[in-house]
Amino acid sequence: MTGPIVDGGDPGAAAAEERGLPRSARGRRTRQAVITAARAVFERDGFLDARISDITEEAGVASGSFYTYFDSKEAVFAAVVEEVQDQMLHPHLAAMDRETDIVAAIEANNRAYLMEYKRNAKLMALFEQVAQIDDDFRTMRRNRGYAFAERSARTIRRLQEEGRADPELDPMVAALAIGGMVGRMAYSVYVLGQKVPFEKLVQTLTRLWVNALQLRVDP
Amino acid sequence: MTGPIVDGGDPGAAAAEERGLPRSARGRRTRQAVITAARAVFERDGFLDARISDITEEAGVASGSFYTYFDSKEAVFAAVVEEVQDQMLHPHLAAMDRETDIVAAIEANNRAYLMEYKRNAKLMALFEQVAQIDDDFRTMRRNRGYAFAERSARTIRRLQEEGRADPELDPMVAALAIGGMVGRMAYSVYVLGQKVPFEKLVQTLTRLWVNALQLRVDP
Amino acid sequence: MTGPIVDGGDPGAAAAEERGLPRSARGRRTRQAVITAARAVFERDGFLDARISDITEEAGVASGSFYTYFDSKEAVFAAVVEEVQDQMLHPHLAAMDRETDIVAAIEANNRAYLMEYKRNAKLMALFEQVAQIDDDFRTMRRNRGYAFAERSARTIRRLQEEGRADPELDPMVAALAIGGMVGRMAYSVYVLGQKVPFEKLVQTLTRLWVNALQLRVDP
Amino acid sequence: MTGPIVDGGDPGAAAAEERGLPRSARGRRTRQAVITAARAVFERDGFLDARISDITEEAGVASGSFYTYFDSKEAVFAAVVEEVQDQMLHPHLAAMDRETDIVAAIEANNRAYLMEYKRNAKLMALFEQVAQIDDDFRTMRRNRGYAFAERSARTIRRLQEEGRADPELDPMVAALAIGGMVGRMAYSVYVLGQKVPFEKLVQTLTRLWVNALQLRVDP
DNA sequence: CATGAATGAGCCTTCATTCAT
DNA sequence: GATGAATGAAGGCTCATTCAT
Repeated sequence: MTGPIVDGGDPGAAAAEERGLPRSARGRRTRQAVITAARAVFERDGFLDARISDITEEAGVASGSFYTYFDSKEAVFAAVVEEVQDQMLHPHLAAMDRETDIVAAIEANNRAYLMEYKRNAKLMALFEQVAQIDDDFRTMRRNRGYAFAERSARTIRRLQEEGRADPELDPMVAALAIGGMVGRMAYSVYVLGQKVPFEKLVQTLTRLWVNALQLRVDP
Repeated sequence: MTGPIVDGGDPGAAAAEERGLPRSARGRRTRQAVITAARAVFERDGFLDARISDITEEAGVASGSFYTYFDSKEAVFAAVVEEVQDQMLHPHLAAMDRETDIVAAIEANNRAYLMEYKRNAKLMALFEQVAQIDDDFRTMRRNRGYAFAERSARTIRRLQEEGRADPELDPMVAALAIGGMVGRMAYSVYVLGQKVPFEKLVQTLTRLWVNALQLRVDP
Repeated sequence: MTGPIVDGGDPGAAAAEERGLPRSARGRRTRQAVITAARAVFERDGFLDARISDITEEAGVASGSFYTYFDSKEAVFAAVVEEVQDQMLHPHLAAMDRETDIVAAIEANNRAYLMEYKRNAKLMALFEQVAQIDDDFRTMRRNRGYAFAERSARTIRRLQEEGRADPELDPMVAALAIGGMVGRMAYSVYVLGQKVPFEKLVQTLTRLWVNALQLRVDP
Repeated sequence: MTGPIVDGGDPGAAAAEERGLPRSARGRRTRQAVITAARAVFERDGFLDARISDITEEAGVASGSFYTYFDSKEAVFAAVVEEVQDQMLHPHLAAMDRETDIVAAIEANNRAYLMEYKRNAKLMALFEQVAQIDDDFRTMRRNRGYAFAERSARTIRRLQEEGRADPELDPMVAALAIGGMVGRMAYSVYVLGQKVPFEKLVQTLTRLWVNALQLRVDP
């Protein structure tokens, strides 16, 4: 194990990890092929069981070419992550104005999140694995999770001030807990294979969420 | 990676995995030393980074002696798990009679769970890691989780029938979700290091839990 | 390139470089076989062209066994050096009392040195090569050379005081220079293959030496 | 390792080793840039640790361009050597007529030699290293050394005939030995770092030299 | 049973050299 | 000619597993 997978707090600067971006178009193509292959191999075999040679074989390049662009398996993984940033999902409570139908908003939120999660289940499983293996990725992920939780917490606080949410709750802890609940259910169902129909999942999580915060639709 | 870590659904039969229990007292002592050392090394270095030789060194036995008792790293891990079965915690809703103060029961439940989790944080981190690495352990753990969830689900169903819990909720999905919420918060706080004071954690989770199920203390 | 070949100033402590001395007799035998093989391979192929696998093959052991005893090629080399310490020759002027026939003593000295050098020519060539490749060995060797030169310098100083040697000469510089002259001639003849008959070599060097210091047999 | 570095006895024909001299001005410039860079890198990192890519990087050209002009690292080294032929120093006794003040001539000789050696210490260290690594360069160097020694030997013989030098000495062996003495001292001081002030070095070596040959200023 | 050395498969990594653009 | 990416042979090193003592 070598360098950090990602720069903890600054997801955009992951490039520092790599051996230099290609100058030629051909180089860009090869680098991309390696990243794409890496993702496929990681999703197929897991991070641990993926060998560099599997990746280069999948990419159709010589084994040495890997090192033209990356220092280590961690480094390609970072590049893969950079590509799928947006798919590093975190359930959260969007900001909302007074007119929004909160319940509908939460349901829409959950539906979108779960749909994406399901669609990217392999990737999600990969993230879960790497978070248990690589400290840097774990940290990056945790930081992102906190950022999302903070946004949710702000919304909760506002709802409390408006008398529309249980005032006894600590907003940040509640946000983390509820986000965690949704996230883990997605994992249980779409990674571990717990059988729950999609709609029932959406409905139940939404209801639990609304209940948990004691949300009132209108002030 | 070789044999399965545990026999999925039957936690008691894990011994089948090992090379036969020692008959002599000396043998029993050596085997025990290896297991104890394995736990220490796993907690210290993680499952992945632990080498067989680290374990035997920690145990103060020759490296070859390992194979007198175990086939693989997975096999010792199974033995470690067998020893700490009771510490494979799962948050759940205990069965309760009509007279029980539900809120107090849930709070006591959470408090006990979180305390144990905190006390065994290293072990919990280990379990989390191995679950991402070894399919058999993952399955075993999932099965245990389901078993606990089923118990909770039964309680929820009864509370619904008694009009003391939100009748709209699917009991099993709700049980899984709420259990997941508590479990993941414990992980966030005691493994990832998210700073939340113990009491606030207990109170918030309990309240979220009570709210989520819309529990009413008395029918 | 990894660790230092030898501990610069303390030639006896080279063992620190190795991975642990064998506890069993068998281990000692294997370690010895590796060292012996290493010497043979080094003398045959040179340090640079010697592969670890050549050494283990020559020793008749598995490639991995090398690492049971040594960390690197440098480390075995250090072990080889330790074994042949005494053969790290340095020409020098032995201490001598007033009665000694100085010229005869120098001749005997040179004869012995050149004989040993010739006998160990392959080893000498190896030392010469490694000194150009490895800083630590180079330093160790230089230090030994200085130590020998200092002894010679002391003798020269005494001879000067007794009026038996050119008083104009700086004893240490002269010692280094004359030692270097003899050492390099040995190298030229027995490593580079410059053709000079043994006796002529002994006689000429002795005479040059005696002349250079303007030695007088009797005070 | 591939082709010979130099053509043993014929230092002028080294060009044969290269891929053909460039005709265009651009080509000539590139080739020169590579040679200059190679020298810098060799002096900085040593021959062994210098990678082709280090050289091209230093030269500011593409790695592939190297092979337009040279076949191998040995080949550029040969080109570097060709450029600094004159700096392949060898201490020697210049031819001299009867009127020359021999001692003054030797001193001037030594001074010039040591000055140049000091100025080119990095290059000298490089030569010393490569001589231990590459047979062809070693041979070339030895041949040059012999040629210089032969010249010195001729002078010694004449001095012997004139009764101005020790008639007992074999001229060639003496020439080699004394040349070696001076050469090695220069190495000790300016490469290995043995601390000797420049003037003391010149004086001591000159005196040793004069003594060794038993030179008499006037017949 | 215990010991600890021996084994060798397996994967990583470097870098000289080639070659398409 | 110049470029710089692609290639793959070559060797290093680790460590799970075996086995003679």
